[in-house]
Amino acid sequence: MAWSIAEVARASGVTARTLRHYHAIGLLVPARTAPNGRRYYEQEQLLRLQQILLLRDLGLSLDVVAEVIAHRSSHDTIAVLARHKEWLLREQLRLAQLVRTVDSTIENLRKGGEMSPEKVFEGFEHNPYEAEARERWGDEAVDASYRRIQGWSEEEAEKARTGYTRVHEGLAALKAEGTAVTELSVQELIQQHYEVTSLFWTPTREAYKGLGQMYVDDERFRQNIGDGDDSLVEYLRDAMTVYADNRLDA
Amino acid sequence: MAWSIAEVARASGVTARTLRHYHAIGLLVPARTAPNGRRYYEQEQLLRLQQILLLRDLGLSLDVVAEVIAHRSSHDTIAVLARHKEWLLREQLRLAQLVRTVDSTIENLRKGGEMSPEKVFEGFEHNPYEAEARERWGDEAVDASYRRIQGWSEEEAEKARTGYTRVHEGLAALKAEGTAVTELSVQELIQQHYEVTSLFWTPTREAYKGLGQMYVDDERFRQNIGDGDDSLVEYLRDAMTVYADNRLDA
DNA sequence: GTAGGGGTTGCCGTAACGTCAACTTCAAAC
DNA sequence: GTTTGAAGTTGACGTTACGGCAACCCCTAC
Repeated sequence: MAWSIAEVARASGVTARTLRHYHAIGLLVPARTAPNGRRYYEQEQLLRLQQILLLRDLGLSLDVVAEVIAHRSSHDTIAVLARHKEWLLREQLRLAQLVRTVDSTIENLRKGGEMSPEKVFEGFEHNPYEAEARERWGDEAVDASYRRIQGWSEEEAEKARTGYTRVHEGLAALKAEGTAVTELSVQELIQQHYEVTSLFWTPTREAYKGLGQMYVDDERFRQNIGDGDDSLVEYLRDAMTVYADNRLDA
Repeated sequence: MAWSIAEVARASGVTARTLRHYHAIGLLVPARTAPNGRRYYEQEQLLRLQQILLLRDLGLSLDVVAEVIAHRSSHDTIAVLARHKEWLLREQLRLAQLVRTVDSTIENLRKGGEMSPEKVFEGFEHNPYEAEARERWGDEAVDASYRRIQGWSEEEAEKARTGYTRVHEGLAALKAEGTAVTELSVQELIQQHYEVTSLFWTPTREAYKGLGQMYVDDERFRQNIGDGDDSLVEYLRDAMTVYADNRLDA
């Protein structure tokens, strides 16, 4: 049984335009195209569309969606999703910081009461052009590396999948034994942490230390890492700081 | 004293291309353009650029940045920022939901262990095409209305600025007196809440109830509303639910 | 014969620039 | 006087995931 484009559109909730777009970029090719150019879809394409929409709704880009579906192993899928989750958490954090900044900006304006037009931004005039120092290590680097997910080897995919978990578990054990963060055993685990992180982006020394602090500051990361134990994340941060100072380039 | 485009770029941290872009869209016009086409900026433009970058870094679109700078009153600026903050909170919430969904998807895949390619997405096959029911009331509506910020009257801007705060304070007082959420006094306040919300988007009945629940579920909203008192937000939700059921169209 | 309800293929527009390409201008160095 | 290099200019295309035209085709019911 073959479905027309409008039927598929109605059933799936996307527009016909979207289906044509997916055809154009090769993401979803119809089962057959009639001589008059009309597209007809079969069961198989419906299933594929379903997968596409699922992944798309998780926030993945169509590029990545195509990759994932092409590979088709749940292995790779998990790695990609884990990666994607990292990105979502970071993005959330960025927004949280923005909220705080907006908040303090509003406060500043309020305190100034009815400011004269010229002075609206007075609160910021005393630190002009500090833009150069704006901390940018986060988003772009991540964002750029986000697209290179394709080149992963099987080993790397495995690392991306289970890497953080193994590090966290290892750290928890060492911490329970009272091992200092400067100990080699801890630092070796952090080395692994750094390698996993490097799958996604390449942190500089300051960036890596910032990442550790971020884990501590943001409760979304904290929940994810501590698994109940709130102090593990601080242990992790301290160990990361030591690692960064000793092993990473400034 | 006049600065060349490269000097301004270096001082401000943006690229020359960005400055040309801002010129092209009329956001930042150079003090003068030499006969050979070169752009020269003066103190005034530097100050304006500073304002632009400040607002841009808060996450505002250039459209909105232009609007804000044009109006120049701290009144309007606060209204815009308050609006923007709402948007940021919503976006954050959306990402948080995505994280949860990604998480459970990963769980599903893990439980399935090494699935055969055909069955990777099996977990979702029993609810095919539920896409039609996808809850979308949030983002697009907000997103669309986001751009109509320009048409605000002075009165509306005032409402956007102080509306929520007044409602929350009023509610806190009524709640302290033990007033039931069905009481007219409470419902009148909720009416105001609804009107303020309508400045940003127009919620349907279900959307409005969803918004109330969201306030409760998400601690970022909760902190913002309760101001310490965690139960106020539940009071608000209940009152919103009553309001929605009685006054809003399904 | 025609109106209507599908379908098709272009092509432009979106936000905020990055990234060439092809060219001009200016001042210092030879 | 000329070369060279740095810095400037104006296009124009690319990015994401489509939406929204326009112009045209195909089939069926009246």
